[in-house]
Amino acid sequence: MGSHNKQKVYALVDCNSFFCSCERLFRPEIRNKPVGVLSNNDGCFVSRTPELKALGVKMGDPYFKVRRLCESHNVHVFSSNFSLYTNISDRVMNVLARFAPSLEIYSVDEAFLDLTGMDEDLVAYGHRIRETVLQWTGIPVSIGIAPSKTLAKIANHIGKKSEKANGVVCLLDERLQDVALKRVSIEDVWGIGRKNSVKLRTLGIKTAYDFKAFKNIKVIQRTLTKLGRMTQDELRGITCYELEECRPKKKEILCSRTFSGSVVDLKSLRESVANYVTNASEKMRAQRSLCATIEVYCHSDPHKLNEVPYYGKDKVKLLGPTSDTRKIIKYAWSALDDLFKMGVCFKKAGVKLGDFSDDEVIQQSLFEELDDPRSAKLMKIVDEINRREGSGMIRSMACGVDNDSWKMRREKLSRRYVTGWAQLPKCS
DNA sequence: TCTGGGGTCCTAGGACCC
DNA sequence: TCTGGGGTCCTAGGACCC
Repeated sequence: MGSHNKQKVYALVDCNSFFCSCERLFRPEIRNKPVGVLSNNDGCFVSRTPELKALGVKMGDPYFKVRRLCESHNVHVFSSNFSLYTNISDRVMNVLARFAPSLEIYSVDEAFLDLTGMDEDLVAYGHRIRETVLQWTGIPVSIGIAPSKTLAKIANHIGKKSEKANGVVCLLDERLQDVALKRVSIEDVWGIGRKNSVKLRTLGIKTAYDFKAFKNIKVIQRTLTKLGRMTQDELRGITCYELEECRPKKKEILCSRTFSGSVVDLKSLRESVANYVTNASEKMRAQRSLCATIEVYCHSDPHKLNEVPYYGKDKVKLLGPTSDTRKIIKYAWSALDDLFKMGVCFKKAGVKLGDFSDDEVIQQSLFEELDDPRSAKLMKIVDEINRREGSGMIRSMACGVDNDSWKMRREKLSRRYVTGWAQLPKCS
């Protein structure tokens, strides 16, 4: 064993009840009150404070089912306000970047820090990170430190629950790891979802420790695939997932929405799809990609048991890659026209762009059909204007005007505290 | 009345080739 | 009558994550 094989040390920093914490920033009076944030369309809970969890409201609970409970307990409920959350997230990440030579932004509310080789008391260091983030951004975080990402997740999980830990748990010692793993049930292990935990339980595996100690690799491979084996190794302190500092380009980009009402006419369906295409292709151009396949789907309400369910899906392969919104709308619409059925109450539609190539390396001769070079220029100008003036300033007529039949519901939206001049909080 | 959205990875199985 | 086998590529579907 050479010295180059020294143990990795990762810290997972995770914002507590992130969306709720963002909403609380500008509403200090709800600091110790139950708060929840709803998914798009005000559908179900996607973020809850401990006070709301204590009332028995679960992740993913549909709002309408717990509305009475929320009202009677004065729960502060918000529609999701993603421009606010991404803005706050950027601030948190900027603070975290000061504490490690490299960090991976894993999601809007989580980051892995590489603390390998750091000559410090790591628990004290964790507390310093925590205090700084809280002081500079107002967001409370929890920190788990361990030799693998999966163990760091578990350390973090325990840090959130344990009073004594006060938000920071370090699991570098194997005996400590084992004590911790025995307290974590199998479904709470990162990478083991609902289905897989049921399978593991039939094998007698109830805790993270049971899984770590399970010897029959073939059974794990067969039931959980390669990923299950990697998770098992990670629990044993073997690093399988490295820190990914540069996020790779997306391999596909999708955009879909559930409608607030239901849509029965082709015109509205087409408008919604044109909007999703506009959104997705803007993101695609931002990462400098061109797509060669376009998928479109639309379906009825799966929750309506008295209706015959309808699912329509189609995939279009282009003769040459493109990033031209107009062209993508055209193809998406022609697919959609075939999917549309009279008499169906459509509840959701979406598009997926895929089969990406880089926009710099277009080998002319390879493709049968190439974009007019003026198209890329036009798209670039449109993107620039929309970035400056607000998205949707310039858009295709295909996106429609003043048609709300397919739009989202967002009745409990907080103000644009940080992204609109008109709604900046006032200081008195 | 009312149940989100955006991603990744892996495997099995079919098509095709020699 | 007898009807191979191995490799590769692609896709759909399922599982997971936040």
